[in-house]
Amino acid sequence: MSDYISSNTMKRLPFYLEYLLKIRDEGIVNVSSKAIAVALNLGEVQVRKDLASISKNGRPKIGYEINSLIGDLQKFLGYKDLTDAVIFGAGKLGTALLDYNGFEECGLNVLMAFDSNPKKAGKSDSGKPIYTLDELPMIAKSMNISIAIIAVPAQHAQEVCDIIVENGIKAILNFAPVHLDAPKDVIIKNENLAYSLALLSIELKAKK
Amino acid sequence: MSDYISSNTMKRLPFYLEYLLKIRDEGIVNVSSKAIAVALNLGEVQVRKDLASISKNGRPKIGYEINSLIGDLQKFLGYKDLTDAVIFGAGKLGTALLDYNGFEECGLNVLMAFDSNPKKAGKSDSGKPIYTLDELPMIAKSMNISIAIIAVPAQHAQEVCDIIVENGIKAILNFAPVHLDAPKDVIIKNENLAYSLALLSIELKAKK
DNA sequence: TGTGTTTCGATAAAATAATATCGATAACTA
DNA sequence: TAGTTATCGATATTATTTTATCGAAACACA
Repeated sequence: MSDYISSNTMKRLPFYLEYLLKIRDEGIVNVSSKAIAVALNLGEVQVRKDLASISKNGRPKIGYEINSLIGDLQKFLGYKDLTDAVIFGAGKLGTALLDYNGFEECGLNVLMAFDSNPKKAGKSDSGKPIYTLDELPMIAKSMNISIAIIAVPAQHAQEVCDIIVENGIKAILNFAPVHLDAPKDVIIKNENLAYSLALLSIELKAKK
Repeated sequence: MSDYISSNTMKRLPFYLEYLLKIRDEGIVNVSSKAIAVALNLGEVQVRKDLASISKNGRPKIGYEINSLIGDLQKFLGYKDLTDAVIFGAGKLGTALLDYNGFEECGLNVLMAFDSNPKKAGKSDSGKPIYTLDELPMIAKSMNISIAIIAVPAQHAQEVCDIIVENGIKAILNFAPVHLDAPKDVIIKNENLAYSLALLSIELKAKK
């Protein structure tokens, strides 16, 4: 167990977890770094290094004990103590995220959405509440929202970002295709769907 | 103009473009690497290196000419010749992507969706067609689909992936939270929304 | 025309990440 | 029990990415 974990390593950890869960279902109890490497298309040394940073030793000839590895991964990834998140923008993407059921197993509790349009207020398909934007200050005060997800059109993203920051939320996942300005102590992650696709298209062209 | 461009650089390029478009609207015609660096929170040397890889020289004391820089970025990012993409899965996320209007400006033409459930077939809100999955072979034969977007539940993702590969599509953007197996010549990019959020939550916890 | 300032590109250095090598250890087998 | 093999962790090497340094080019202004 080392102290610092690189962001590249962190990005790979969920894939280890997913793979381990899958093969545990198949009844496997021990797994070698080589097997993981082959399955996920990684170097086996890289796998060992990644795992060493969050879990205890594997055993020569045997490999790693799946259950404890899964436990350590879940613990590190925080898939136990839930973090609260809210969504801004109750359009297609916003409601898709609101009703997406894959967050819980990653330790995330997506609670509600906000939209500036009062007509959108009410409940989502899965029954989660949608509030108007001006209800945010009150709600933010009464509960501890850790993460904001921006799913509004680009032209309103900065505006919404400012409101989020004003209400003391310190982490933002931004789906709008614009660069957001915020104080340095606010963590912003950009998740631009169009850019991801565009990069894929560039890679594809480069390969030909 | 160098030959190889790192993927990290590629990820930054869309942000340069977005920023340049914004300040061009404000009437600016020349910009220095320093100004860009400050605006986007990057190192100015890094900005110069990134730009050098896709555009021609800036001029000392003046900086870069915005218009030609924008042109080079758009050209490199392929935002001119459109690439065709289709979506698999016409649930919330799938239809959100189908009706999302930010792809065109990134050179992507999201044409249609496929769903195994015939009840979903028809038209999306924005009028794009939704077909049943068994219509894919015919359609794939008659047109050149470059990119597939997987937006189906995790348990069906591999199955759909196999079908996509069988139909000759060589690039996949995968939104399902599973690792997909595919031949090596197929490019797969994983875009797992829950993991992105989880990473944000981990960073947040680490900061405290 | 000459001097100062800004900004560039190129090269060098430092930091980070990925990969290869190798001795050690634990299990299996004869 | 001794030898063989699979697998690990640690260390070393290589590759990649970021950051720093510095001379030169272009403009401003005396």
